[in-house]
Amino acid sequence: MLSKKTKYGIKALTYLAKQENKTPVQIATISNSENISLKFLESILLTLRKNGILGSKKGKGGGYYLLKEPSEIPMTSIMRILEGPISMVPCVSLNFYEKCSDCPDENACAVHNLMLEVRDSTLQIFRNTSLADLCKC
Amino acid sequence: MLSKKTKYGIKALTYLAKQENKTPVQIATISNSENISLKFLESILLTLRKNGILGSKKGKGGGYYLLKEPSEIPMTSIMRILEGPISMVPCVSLNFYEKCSDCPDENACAVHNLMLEVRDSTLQIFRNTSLADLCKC
DNA sequence: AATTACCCTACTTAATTAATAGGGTATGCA
DNA sequence: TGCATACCCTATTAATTAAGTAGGGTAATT
Repeated sequence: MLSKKTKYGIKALTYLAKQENKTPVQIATISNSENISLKFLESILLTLRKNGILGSKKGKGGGYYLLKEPSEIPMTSIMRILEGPISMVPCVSLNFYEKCSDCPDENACAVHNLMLEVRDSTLQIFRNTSLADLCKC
Repeated sequence: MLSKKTKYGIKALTYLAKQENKTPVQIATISNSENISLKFLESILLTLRKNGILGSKKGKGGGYYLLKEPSEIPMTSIMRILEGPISMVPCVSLNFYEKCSDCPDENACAVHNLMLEVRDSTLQIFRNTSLADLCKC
């Protein structure tokens, strides 16, 4: 299941991507518009800033803004930052690989091979979708 | 993330599907062979029996066995029984649909539409994969 | 009748999620 | 300089779920 953190994060990013100009948007503005708990959203945006997706400006007139063009931000980045691994099992993860403690042979594991297929198809979607595509809804 | 419950369940089903004859297999046998906690596996197999995937026989020489041919058991069934919804958000689920509490308009929701795509591609894999396919590894 | 092996309920521990609370700090403007 | 704005950071908490563990009950077979 997708966490609320990721869901809210995507909604906030979409909100920012829809802004015409690139002036910073306050957390409270996004929070109100998207029905997201302010404090929770604060921590999500902070994570996105620390991971190079957002920039921020303090003081009056401050807020958050996108560092890149929406079309230059793939969903793979956003998902990995907010949700973590894209794969359903660590043993098929590209960025978060871990060996299974049970399971002597990965290549002979039915679960492994099935989940590899699922990861590939999901990854293809996320790679081919940018933040700009999400705004077309 | 895939739960251990589902992972173990798939492994156990694969084990049963690989049996030449259809004589019941004891829980302990599967537990030893696949490195699964016996008591945990017990509850998983019970779930599969209650959902029409497995049959069981009590007493000496008893155990669990598949009720259908492996090729007749699609991964969609197994996943829904063990893991629950295939989709990452309830609002795109076919069998476990729930409306989002935030989100006034589903069709205008970026998360919704993205996750719809992901669900479709995942579903396609699960629909086209049967237990028999898993045994080919 | 005894053994085998499934059946069922309840409990526990750990981890994660989704917040909530409360204050700290940098920035810009008057 | 000083004040308001708005980001920054840490800690705590309640609820839920995952992953087992414990212990006994019951049905079927030999």
